[in-house]
Amino acid sequence: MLDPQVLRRDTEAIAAALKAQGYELDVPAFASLEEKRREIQEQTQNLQNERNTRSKEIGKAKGRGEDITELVAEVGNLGERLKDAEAGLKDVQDELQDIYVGIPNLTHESVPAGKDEEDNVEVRRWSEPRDLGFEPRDHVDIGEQLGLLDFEAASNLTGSRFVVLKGAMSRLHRALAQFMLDMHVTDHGYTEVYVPFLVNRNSLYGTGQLPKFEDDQFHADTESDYFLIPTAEVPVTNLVADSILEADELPLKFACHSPCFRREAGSYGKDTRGILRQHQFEKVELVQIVRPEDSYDALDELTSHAEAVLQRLELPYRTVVLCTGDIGFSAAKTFDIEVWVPGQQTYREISSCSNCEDFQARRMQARWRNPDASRPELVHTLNGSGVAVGRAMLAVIENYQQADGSVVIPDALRPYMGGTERIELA
RNA sequence: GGAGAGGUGGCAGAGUGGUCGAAUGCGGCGGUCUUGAAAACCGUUGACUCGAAAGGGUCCGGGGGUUCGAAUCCCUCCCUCUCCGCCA
Repeated sequence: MLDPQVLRRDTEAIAAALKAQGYELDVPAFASLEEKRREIQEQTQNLQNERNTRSKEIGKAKGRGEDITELVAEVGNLGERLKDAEAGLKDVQDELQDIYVGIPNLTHESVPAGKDEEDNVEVRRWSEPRDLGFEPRDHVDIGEQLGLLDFEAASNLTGSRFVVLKGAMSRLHRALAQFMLDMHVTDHGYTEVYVPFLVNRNSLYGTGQLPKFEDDQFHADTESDYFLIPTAEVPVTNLVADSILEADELPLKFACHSPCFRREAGSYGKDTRGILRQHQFEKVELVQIVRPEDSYDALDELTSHAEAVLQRLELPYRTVVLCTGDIGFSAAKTFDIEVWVPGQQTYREISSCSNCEDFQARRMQARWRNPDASRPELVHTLNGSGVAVGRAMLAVIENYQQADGSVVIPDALRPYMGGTERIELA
């Protein structure tokens, strides 16, 4: 959520900035609603003031043993009028709230303007795609030939966009997750956390998925009103919801391995082949809670932590900064890391690292005690995949494929694979 | 699943209809004392919000109700703890 005070004060300027990002704010409607709110709020508070004053008088009179019937009669229907005023105020506030929670974050000045992913800007590239010396196949062909990747079994069990992994492939998947998690904890200073994979509405509201993106979520159809997490960002970032952190507690750095569940509504027919876009996938997520002045350094650091995973796996990648038209709802700036996918002869997203500044913090009321400020201030929150496990497996399979259909295990993963050096046809 | 207890400020914990945004302690901050520190003592110390300001208003788990007036009474939901049962 944007700062309501700033939005009220600089409505025109912010509306213009939002428009450049593709969001239309109805300025006259917003302004008149705010004006209405102010009026009703003033009236309501005056009534409240009167009630408080008169009730105190009655209390005092009663304490002195005086007759209070006349004083009580004077109050008349104040209570009713106050109730009406409060109800009216609540209506306007709800209406305003609906507007506020639907407005996306403002992007950082360094974010390039653009319409869609075509306008994202590459900022760096690491390593070169290998020359395999033969026509690369994609992971579906390789995995199915090895008998270790089974989409048909998954569609029988559930439906489309799921997969069953077997044997060494299943272990490779697990090895990747363990490898990444260990790396972030041991080398990068993150604290490992294990969290619920079902969350309530409030948590999804805090990170910005609700109310606007409810259709993208899997809702557990029970009386408890829970949702399957679309990313560990939701439970992990919400660890600091409704809290006031001491200055010396920051930065907080959390790493979390979790499954993620996405409806993929609106992506019909997109990436239907293979494991690129599944309803269920795993991810090692990185979350940082930092002081506002540190958040852009933290974004660079967090992004480098995700990149380090690909470097250790020796997978070629490039890093792009998302343009204003492609960036997510809650982010002020996002770097996507795209790994080389030989089967498609292109780079595909494997990690997305964002600085949300105070957008999520305001929604979830996550604050810290700035010693230089008189009051608690909002923290900045960051998150990034470090990295998506299934896509990393896809990249390993395709980049390390051999002419004979086997797959060589990257050195970094061998300790996690019981020393296995190669996955081959049994 | 059954029975009971309880949710109050950063923490602990009083407060059962009125001068209570809330005693007291701890913690924090400032000071006195000290070479310095500790101890002791004194003072101070919740969050949010409207407003240019003066000054208002809101908040005692969430929501609703009773009342001139609710932390306190009623309803409802959520959560925590204890005991029993069941269970990976």
